[in-house]
Amino acid sequence: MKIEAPRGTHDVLPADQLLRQAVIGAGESTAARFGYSRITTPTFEETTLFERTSGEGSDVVNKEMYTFLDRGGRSLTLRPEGTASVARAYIERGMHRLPQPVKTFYLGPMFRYAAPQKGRYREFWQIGLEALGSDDPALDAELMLAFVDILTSLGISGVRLQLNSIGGRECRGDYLERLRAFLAEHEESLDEDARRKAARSPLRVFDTKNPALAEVLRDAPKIGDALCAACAAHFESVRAHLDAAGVAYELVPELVRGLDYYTRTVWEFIDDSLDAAQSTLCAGGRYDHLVEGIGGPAAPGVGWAAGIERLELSASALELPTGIDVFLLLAEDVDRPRALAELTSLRRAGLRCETDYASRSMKGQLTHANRLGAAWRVRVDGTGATIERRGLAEVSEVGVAIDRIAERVLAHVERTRG
RNA sequence: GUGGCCGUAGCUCAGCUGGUAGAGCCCCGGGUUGUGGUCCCGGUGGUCGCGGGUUCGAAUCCCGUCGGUCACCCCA
Repeated sequence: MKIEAPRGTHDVLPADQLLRQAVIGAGESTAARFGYSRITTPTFEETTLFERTSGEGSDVVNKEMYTFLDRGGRSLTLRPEGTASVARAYIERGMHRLPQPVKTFYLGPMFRYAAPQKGRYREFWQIGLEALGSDDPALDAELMLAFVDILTSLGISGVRLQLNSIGGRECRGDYLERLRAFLAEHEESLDEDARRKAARSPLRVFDTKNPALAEVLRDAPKIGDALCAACAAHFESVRAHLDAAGVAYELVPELVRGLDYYTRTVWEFIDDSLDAAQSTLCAGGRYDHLVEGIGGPAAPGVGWAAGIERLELSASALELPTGIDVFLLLAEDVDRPRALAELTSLRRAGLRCETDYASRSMKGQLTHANRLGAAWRVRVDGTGATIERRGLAEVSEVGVAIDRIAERVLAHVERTRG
């Protein structure tokens, strides 16, 4: 029986790592410049953490979590998202006593048991930025700007920003009653899915692709029209910061979130060049009651998460640096240990060096050197070494003694750098 | 979880209505060449996803299962 990677998982092969490093590097660079420090939390947590924060009516909790009992009988869950862990650590490690806001980012694998598709895996990587301990609307905007910054450095264009405010506790209560009334009134027009949502989490009724239903919902009360003065002012300020930064966005009154902890600002970055079902590159929002919801102090927060694999798909046109510095070709009659000692010297000097480990013919070694994009070739036979530079017809030096190879190569590299 | 399509060498695929597997690319060697590339020749490599069934005989038909992909759902 052939052993295969579990359903929905994938290997990131050596050839894929350059792109992955580019995406991760862009995220780390942006985080550093925007003042977000990395936090690493466990890949699994007590199950109740996610049940409380995501909401017991959410799909993530109901059918997508990898939950198991450990040998001590504890119910643990492989994290389906990163925000809950950050909030938990914020409380447990006393970060609410640090100067606020605390700005962190995380990077690592997440786990959701859902039907796998392209750009959608059961184990997938996310990068996320979170700012806890401040309700400043400038932070909401800053977080969106940070993601724009990542897109820019990865050469990704044509991404749309959708924006909405779903209000806070104060304004949402009244609104939800009106929405429920509307939904009850139009119950015969709702599909099965919408009825289920109406009972549990009415706001999410708007998250539909059913055109008939969308038509009905056009007349439904919108949360954006029901914001209290404070929430409206907050949203106004978020938009002012985005406008001043020159970031375009679409106001989408139907935009809601699948997790219960969100309040006020919510947004998504969408890349239409990806397949429709997986076009969301990044989703975020404010969660002003999440921390106190799991037993912490009253601490508002805001943040986003982006899928690394989807960013890789969007950034696949990115030109990546390739090539090594030196390839050492050896004829059969050379003293291999002595020649390889020279290679080690070059590596210690900081050059990326390779040689043949497959007993290739001289022609085969040349092919391999070319394949690796070697800038310099050092060919060694019984009479000494020849140093050649890629793309040049004439050799750079002939008759180099074996134990002077490193010295001479470094001299040539140094000379051509100027 | 539901439905459609798909699953043959590392990769992309061909193999019509059943008779014990092929091509191109890649990889390795040789020749040619301004010792790379190009071009020519040769070679390595597959129990046809897995299991069962029908049959004298199945990659080819049937069932199941696993996996991929797309849509729904949900989301990153």
